[in-house]
Order: sequence, then C-alpha cells, then structure tokens
Amino acid sequence: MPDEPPIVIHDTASGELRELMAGDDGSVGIYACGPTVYNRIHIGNARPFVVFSWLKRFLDARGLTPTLVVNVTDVNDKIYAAAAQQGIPSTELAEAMTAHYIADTDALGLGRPDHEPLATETIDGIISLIAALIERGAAYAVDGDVYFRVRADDRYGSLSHRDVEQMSQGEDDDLVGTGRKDDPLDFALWKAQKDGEDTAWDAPWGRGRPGWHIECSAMAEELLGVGFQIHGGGSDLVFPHHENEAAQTRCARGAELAQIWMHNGMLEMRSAGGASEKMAKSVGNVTLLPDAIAEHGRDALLLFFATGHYRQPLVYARETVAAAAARLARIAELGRSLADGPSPEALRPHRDAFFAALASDFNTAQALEALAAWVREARALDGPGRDDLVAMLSIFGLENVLEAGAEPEAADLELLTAREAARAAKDWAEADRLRGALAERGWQVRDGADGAELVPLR
RNA sequence: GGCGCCGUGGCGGAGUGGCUACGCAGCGGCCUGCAAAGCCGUCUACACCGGUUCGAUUCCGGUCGGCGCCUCCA
Repeated sequence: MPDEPPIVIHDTASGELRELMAGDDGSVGIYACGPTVYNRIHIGNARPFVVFSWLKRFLDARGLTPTLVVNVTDVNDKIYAAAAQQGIPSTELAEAMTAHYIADTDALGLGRPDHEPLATETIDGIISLIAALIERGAAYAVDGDVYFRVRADDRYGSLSHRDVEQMSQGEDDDLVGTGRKDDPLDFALWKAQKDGEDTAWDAPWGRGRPGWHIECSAMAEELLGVGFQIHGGGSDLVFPHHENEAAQTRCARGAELAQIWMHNGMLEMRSAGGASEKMAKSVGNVTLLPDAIAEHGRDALLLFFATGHYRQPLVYARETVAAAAARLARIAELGRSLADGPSPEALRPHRDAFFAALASDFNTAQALEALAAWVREARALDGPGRDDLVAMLSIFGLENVLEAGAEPEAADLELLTAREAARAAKDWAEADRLRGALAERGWQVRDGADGAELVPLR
C-alpha cells in the first residue's frame, strides 16, 4: 500500500515520538513484561497484554513481521511467600497460576504471544549475563549474592529521568548496613538460597535464584537479541524495573536493549468518594480478569480498552464498559447487515484514517472515531462490502461480532408469524403480547420495510 | 520533597493556534399501530490567573486540584 504514514511511538526514554525502524526484513521485536505468577491476574494486568497484542496485529496488517514476547516471572519472593502461606511448594503455585494466566488471557481471544518464556527456563542465559557483568566490573558477588553496581553505568536514570544522587533502591536496603552491598543503590542480580526457599539453581557464585530485573534482560536478549525495536510494559515498571534492565544490558553488552520504551497507563478504579486510583493487588481494589469477562463479555471489555489512549490512565467502571458495549452493538448490527466484499472507494478515507491514527502513537481512541465515520456513512450506502470494517475490527480482535448470531428456532418464527397476523388484524394488544413472549425467549422484534425480523436482545 | 502525567460539554474520552472529534446518555422531531433501529435537530466544553499572538482550549509562566512512580506492582 503506497503512502502509508510512518509508524511513530512515544518513547519514554527520550520523551518524544520516535519512528519505528523495522529490520531490513520487516522484523519488529516487541518485548512486554508479563505477570509474576503468585495469584490470578486482574483487568489492569490485562491492559498491556491487550495493547501489545493489538500492536502486533496492527504491524502485521502493515505488512511487517512482528515477534511478540511476553515473559512469565515464575520465581520470586512473592511466590515464595504466597506458597508458604498456602502450605504448598512454590513450583506448584507458580505452575497453577501460570495455567490460570494462560486460560484467563486466552479468554480475551487475541491469540498467544509468539514466545512466553519462563524465568526458570532461562537460568543459563541469566547466569551468563551476570557473568558478563562481573567480568566487566559492573557486578560483584558477596556471600552467594550478586549485586549490580549502579554507579558503573553512567547513563543510569536516563530512562526514568531520575537523578542517581537522590535515589534509593529499596529492595534489600537492609543489607547495606551489613556491608553486603557496596552502595545502597546497587540491586540484586542473584540471591543466595535462603531457608524456606524451595527452588534454587547452581551458579558459579553459589546456589540461589535470579533477581527480578535480570530475568527480563536475559529473556529478551535470548529471544530478540540486543537492540530490538520495542520494550513495553506498564508505566509502573519504568522505575526501577526497566531502568535496571536497561542498565544491565548496557553494561554487559555495550548496547541498548531496546530502541523504544513504550509504557501503558494504569487502569484505575473509581472509589466511593468519586476519586480514582490505580487498580493494584497492593491497594486491594482489583477486579479479576475472568470476573470482568463474565460480567461484560470479552467483546465489550476489548472495545472499552480501545476507547482510551494507551498512555493515559483509564477508569474502569461498570457504566463506561456498558457504554462501550452499546457502541459495539451498533457497529455489529450494521456490520452484520453487510456482505463480505470489497468496500467502496467512498469509504476508503475513513479506513485510511483508522490506520493512520494507529500509526500515530497507536491512538486507538482516534481510530475509533474513523471507524464510527465509516459505519455512519456505510449505513447511507446500499449494502457496501464490509471488507474494510473487517480489517479495522480485526486489529482489535473484534471481527467476531460480525458473525451471525444464533438462528431463531421454529417456535420463535411461529410467534413472529402469529404477531404479523395480529398486526394485520390490528389486534394491537395481542401483537404486543407476542412481542413480549419473544423478548422472554431472547429476541427483539424489528419492523422493517421488508417485514419484521428477529435480532438477539442485548 | 524529586521525576513524570493530567485537568475538555450529564458521563467516558480524542484532538487542534482560527474550522462541530467520536461514543454513551438526555431532550425535540421524522418514521412507526406502539416500540426498536435509523435519520434530522438540540444541549456545544475545553480548571483558574497572567503572558505571547491579529486570534489560545491548543504555546509560555504561575495558582489550585487529581493521578502515577520514587517499596512489590501491568
């Protein structure tokens, strides 16, 4: 397709829009941080999964060949703690929660990422990356632990725009006084096995397990190489997680891990007082993804995600998702009345605007505006082909809403026929009664110029 | 306190130096036996105070308010 606008994405590191530079073969590597599997995921966790799955679909549609990697962190302090509380082995908990995560995200119907590496299956890569850091003097081992020397990286802080001089690393700060860490800023790459920890691997500096940040550097590099196009995740990961990832790879490989750092905004919950706050396990205001899907359906939930720009916070509330459902129902209604086939040139500008909006920092809200315009004008035409509509909805994984619903049964059609007879006889009371009977069976009657039809009640 | 982001019509939520975003909801009308859907119209906003400008919701400065990160967190 000629004259396609360049794809630009907001880069957290530079704070600017940057053009996506695909490989010569059109390849685009995308790494998005996935869940730590210690309990089930909530809708907030689903946002990056959705956004980056959509981004992949969009790049596909643009003729590029994206590779999406979403990792699973399956060894971690939180997992140990949760497993201990339940009195089960940590591996058992991690495996169970990973299975839940797969099932819950499967229910979004967006397919799977190309790779979903487990931290525990990347131990070799993690160890060699740590070894490279030690070799270069950017890390040091102490009694079985290994720490990253933050001050070895003169660009540390450049991603999150923080001044090294006024940072504290938080994690393991209590170790500073013991002299284990050379500097309070240093963070763990490898943690020696402690009592009660039931998973550990042998490493040159002792038996233990990897720190959180190093896992991602290793998994990303292993599957996408260094210097891939997009590294993504929630904005709450910018510091310290992504800052540390960037520093590790920079110091070990002498190159940047990713070209563009792309962060989605938080999903917020409206509290009783009317204010909004981030949905987080630690805040205790979560709605689990499977519960949200059960309540609204995955179609409505997906369109809801598309109504806001990915970088902005989005307020999850019953009413706003319901509004998305109503919007989608009307798009679907029009779409179902159209047949497959090329869409007319007259509607082309709207389709182009849809894709142009996505090319411009993946602005799904603006894309929806173009989709709305397409639908509005399509209604005025005489049964235009719906290929464009399918192409647009496919980006969001919503082309399924165009499929015909369940067919009315014979009993339903009998009621409809009876109603038509009542109408012909001008027996309005009986006609209304029959319409009520059909409503109870899940059908809404629509009286059109070509006679009455049944559509599923929404 | 530091860093980043944001304050848009009843609600959600884009965007722009001058031209109605869009959606949902409401209201009036057309259509309809009544509805539904659709169509037309309507309510038509950009926190506040300064500044730049012929002109600012859009740029700059300040005030107030909100959110995120700075501790595990998508």
